[in-house]
Amino acid sequence: MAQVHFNSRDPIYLQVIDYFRKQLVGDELILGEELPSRRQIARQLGINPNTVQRAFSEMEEQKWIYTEPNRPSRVTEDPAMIQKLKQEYVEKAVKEFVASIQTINITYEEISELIANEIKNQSNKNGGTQDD
Amino acid sequence: MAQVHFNSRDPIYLQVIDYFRKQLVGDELILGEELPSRRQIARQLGINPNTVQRAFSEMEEQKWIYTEPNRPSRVTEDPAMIQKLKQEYVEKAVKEFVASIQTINITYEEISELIANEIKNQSNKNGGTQDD
DNA sequence: CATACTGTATTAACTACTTAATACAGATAA
DNA sequence: TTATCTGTATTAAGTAGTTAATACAGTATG
Repeated sequence: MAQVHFNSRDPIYLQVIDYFRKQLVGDELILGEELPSRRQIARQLGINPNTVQRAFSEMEEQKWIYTEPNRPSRVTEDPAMIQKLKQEYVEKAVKEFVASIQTINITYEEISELIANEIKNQSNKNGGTQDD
Repeated sequence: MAQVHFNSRDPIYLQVIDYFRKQLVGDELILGEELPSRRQIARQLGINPNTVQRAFSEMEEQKWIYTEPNRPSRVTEDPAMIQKLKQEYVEKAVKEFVASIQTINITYEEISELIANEIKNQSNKNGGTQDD
């Protein structure tokens, strides 16, 4: 589990959910993979185990994960679930982005260039090491 | 002042600020234009005048607006201020968007198409009442 | 068995935000 | 003048949401 830099504005449990959402849509988790326990994650992130539990509850409700009684939670084994998550993720990003830029007077060409540049920038920041 | 649909997650005063930000970057406010009073806005939005005041305080601090003693606030008269606001607005949108899509495995071409489609969709929603 | 780990439920405490009640100084207009 | 509008400041109370403390039941391992 990598560093997670929490912002102070959004609830932590939502940021934890977002963290796992990214892992899921980024294919960084294997279907059926056993997840660390709530307490373990809490220790590593420096937050309360209940906050992790809150996040896990919602993820379980969304069927991202499943839990057998008194056993560590596991990632869903349904590939369609992940696919749906990816689709929703992209749709939301595109929708919000377009809504944003349509507020101001800017051409599609200008936007395309800004995006292309930003992709270069962010790629450079990673130095080509996409993995953790 | 149009309808503003507040979400229950974010503080109202921040949503009020965002509302004015959009108006500013969208050139919907004229430089130096007189704004409605805090009490008036509060009545129309169904919120407390102090909440509006909170928003206005921050906007004044950011120099989006200015206020002479005991007079209604006015939109900044500095075009560079608006320009800067627009730039920050676009930069933030692009940055967040690229960060989002880089999470998942998707090509630049696919993204471009999704954006183009979404622009069409959102334009249709406006019924073509967009400027030329 | 004992120990240390799971997940879960309940309840309390805390925090940020909002609301509210006032008050005051100055502007504006009848 | 008076009445009503501005913005601003202070203080207190209320509220919702988040986080935290704690306890309990079951599992795994020795």
